[in-house]
Amino acid sequence: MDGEERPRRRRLSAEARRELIIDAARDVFVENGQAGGRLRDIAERAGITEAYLYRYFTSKTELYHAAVYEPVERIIDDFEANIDELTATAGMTGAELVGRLNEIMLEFMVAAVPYLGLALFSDLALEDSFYAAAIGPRVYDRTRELLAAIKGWPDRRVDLDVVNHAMWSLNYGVALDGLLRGVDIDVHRAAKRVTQLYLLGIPQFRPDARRSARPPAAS
Amino acid sequence: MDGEERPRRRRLSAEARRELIIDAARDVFVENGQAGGRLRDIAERAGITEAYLYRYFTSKTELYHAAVYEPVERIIDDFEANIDELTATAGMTGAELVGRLNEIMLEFMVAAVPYLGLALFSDLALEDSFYAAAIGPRVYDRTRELLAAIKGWPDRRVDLDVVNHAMWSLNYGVALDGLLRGVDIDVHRAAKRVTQLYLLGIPQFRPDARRSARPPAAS
DNA sequence: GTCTATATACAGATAGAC
DNA sequence: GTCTATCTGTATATAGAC
Repeated sequence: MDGEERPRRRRLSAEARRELIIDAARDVFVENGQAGGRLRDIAERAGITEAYLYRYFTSKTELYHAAVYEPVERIIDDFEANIDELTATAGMTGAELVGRLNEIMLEFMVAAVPYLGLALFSDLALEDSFYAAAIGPRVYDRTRELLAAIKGWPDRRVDLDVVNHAMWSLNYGVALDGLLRGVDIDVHRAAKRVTQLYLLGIPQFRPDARRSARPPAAS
Repeated sequence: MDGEERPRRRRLSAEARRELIIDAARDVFVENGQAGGRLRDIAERAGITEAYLYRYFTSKTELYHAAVYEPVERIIDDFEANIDELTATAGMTGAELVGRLNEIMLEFMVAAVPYLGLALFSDLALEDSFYAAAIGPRVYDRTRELLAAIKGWPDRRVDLDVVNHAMWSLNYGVALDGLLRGVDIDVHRAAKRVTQLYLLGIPQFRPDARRSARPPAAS
């Protein structure tokens, strides 16, 4: 009762195999954390044996680094480059500036949100707490600077930190929602919608009507 | 070279000991996930031995349940009770209603945010995906219903889901910020500030000024 | 380039003494 | 009420064959 052919793995180039492993590792680590992610699962998802992982990575720690730590680094680098570019661009109106800024923030969030649970809550914080330290100064503070440079906005009744905070929260919410629902986000379109939310406010909010009153006639 | 006194544990009541263990377990699980959280660490933080954990909980799984699953259940229950109460209250203006709703949302978020990394990204989802299933219908949809019942708001140019989403995102952001900075949030005050953000919008946003132009004269 | 077999370490869980 | 000692399972990591 055998003669079953074990599905012999296709031979791949080192590069391609490495990519496969990293993708698998990212998924497993993101779902289970660094300690919780099992090499068994990573190997299985990558279609190889555990032992063979060690031809590409010398330890679980190194694999984690390549699959999580470094990608997040690159995402932050890209974000910073975008911010720098926007900062250097002259002659935009405030609205254009805010629109573009918001787009950059959302782009960052969409890329970062798969890793963000780890980054904010657990594993990444362990590894010398780099992320807790980096996300503030390299991300959060940069947008605050930019907002501060926009003349005439926001209205001085509203604190700049609150605005910065709110913008990040909203974009985080959009990205997280996309992640949880498993849909890809059209960054450009979604950013436009979020920006409109600032433009309009959640607007015309003069809710003086009683709960069971009829809606007021459209203005 | 000894005679060192091992610090003999203080005898505690079963109740008190149980509380200590649960607190320790929550911290460890929240930081490291279910799989990553070590009984060794939990025992150490609770000031007892690993073996002694088993006098209180028959397995790691049961401990996780008591330390994470059940508290989150209670938080959601409280939230639902608050929403029910608000729903049953008559005669509020729209503004009062939104203000109170926002306060309930923030109160929920502040309580839930320590567990939310787990809930959204990993462990809790495993346990029969209860949370992924519950947070939507029991939390998210409830506020949407309530918002939908407010006559005359939001402005029909803005989608209700976007508003609901934005409110949750903002409150999530506030709660998360408090968690990451290790400060306690005054829910009532913070909720007021967030609600104002809706009332004003991020307001008066007509940023037509050029970047380097002077701010317009105050209106 | 990829596997099987195995060594080593560690975590969860139990038995039983004090 | 609390511990020490220990068993058993499982995870990481290595050796070496094909």
